Amino acid sequence: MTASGTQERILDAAECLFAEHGFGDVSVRQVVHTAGVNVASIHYHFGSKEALVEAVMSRRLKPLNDERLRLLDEYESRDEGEVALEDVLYALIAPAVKLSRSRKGGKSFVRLVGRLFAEPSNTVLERLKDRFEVVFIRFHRAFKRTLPAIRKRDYFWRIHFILGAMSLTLCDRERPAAWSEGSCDPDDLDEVIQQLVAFCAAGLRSPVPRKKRKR
Amino acid sequence: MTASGTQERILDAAECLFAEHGFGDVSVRQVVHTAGVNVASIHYHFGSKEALVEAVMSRRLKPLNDERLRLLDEYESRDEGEVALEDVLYALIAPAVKLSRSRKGGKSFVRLVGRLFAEPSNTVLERLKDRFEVVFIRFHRAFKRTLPAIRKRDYFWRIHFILGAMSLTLCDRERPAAWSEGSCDPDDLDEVIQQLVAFCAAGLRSPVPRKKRKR
DNA sequence: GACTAATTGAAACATCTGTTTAAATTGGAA
DNA sequence: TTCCAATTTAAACAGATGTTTCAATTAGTC
Repeated sequence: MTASGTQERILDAAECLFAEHGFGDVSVRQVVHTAGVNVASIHYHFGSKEALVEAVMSRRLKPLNDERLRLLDEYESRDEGEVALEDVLYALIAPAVKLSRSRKGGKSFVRLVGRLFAEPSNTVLERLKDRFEVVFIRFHRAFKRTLPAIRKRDYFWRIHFILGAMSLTLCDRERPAAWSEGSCDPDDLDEVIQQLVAFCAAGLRSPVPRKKRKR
Repeated sequence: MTASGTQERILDAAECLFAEHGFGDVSVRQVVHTAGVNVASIHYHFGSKEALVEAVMSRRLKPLNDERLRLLDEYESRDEGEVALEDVLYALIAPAVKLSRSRKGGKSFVRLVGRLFAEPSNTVLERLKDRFEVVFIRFHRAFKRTLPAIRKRDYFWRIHFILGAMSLTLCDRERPAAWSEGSCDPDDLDEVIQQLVAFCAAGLRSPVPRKKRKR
């Protein structure tokens, strides 16, 4: 039996459309049309539109997070636990940014991940939470080791800011190039990664903000 | 003639619902229902759903950006042009964060702004672009003055990361508190502002990333 | 080739979508 | 009170939505 290309063609089309227009603004009919399959296929293969959304995310999420953990493992075994902050950030950031240049819908998927984080009340994110949790716990340990003196509250605020910077960068390729009149090149992925890593490392290392100043 | 509360009740309901579920996932019928008005009211008062979305944003965007510019003016006149980087960031960030605790839907609106920036292909953002542009140009000048040596490309990448950190922080109040098991208090706005300003200042000041390392 | 299960197809399901109509109601000005 | 415009109402519009049905087709196994 060909577990025929139908499923993948639906996933590819959905991934692309969702990334471009958001989850709620894409109908199953648009998906089946650009996939070139029948309307019923979605419910036959996935059960519902919501399940399709989840399937779209799941397909690439595992490889992405596996690569992150693989890099982290590599650095930790190489440096015997004394991994540089920049390397931890690199392991977190680079796989996502690099996925965005992969041939197949990687570009779309990566924008979807950004979208996922920016849409708080998203049921999809809830369902994928477990998949992220494992990764973040591993990275938390790695970060804590490179920043032993940091206060818990400072650490988590800054991780949140890092996720925000990552999300928008994955979501929106074009804005930096547009604002800078071409000085920023969204296709130079090594540059994007370098910039993100340097920015986040500086933010994580910054001294504790002094007591609230009244304004 | 009562330019009756109807318009404002629609705006309030729409603001709240859009913030919670996104633009595309909220129907005009949900809006009129929670606003307690008739279906036709939206088209009578605003013309279309899209015009309503724009009206929701416009209502609070001008006061927000006015306050940003007012703060920047205040600091520039006080310090005779030698404004500290932290103060420029404060003028950009604090009004948005503070709006998020105002009684009326400010909280919702501020999440909407975050959403706006995270949804790239958004026609609404296109229409509101002018309103943002004036503000950003003013802030660009102020930033450049505090960072005279920065490369154009570094500057715009970092501004992009700052917008990302801001967006997610405005969008999602709860995540830092949840991840940190309560160490981060999303209601302590002075703390949020301090954290964001310190993080972004460190990121902006960080040394130029060294030449690409091959991995 | 015949049987069976997996897959696809066209059509219809009820419900929801944004929008419009036209009649009813309101409230201030004359 | 009369009048007129501004506003609100209920009903309907055409089309899109996610989903289901069931017959037609496909493909692998005996």
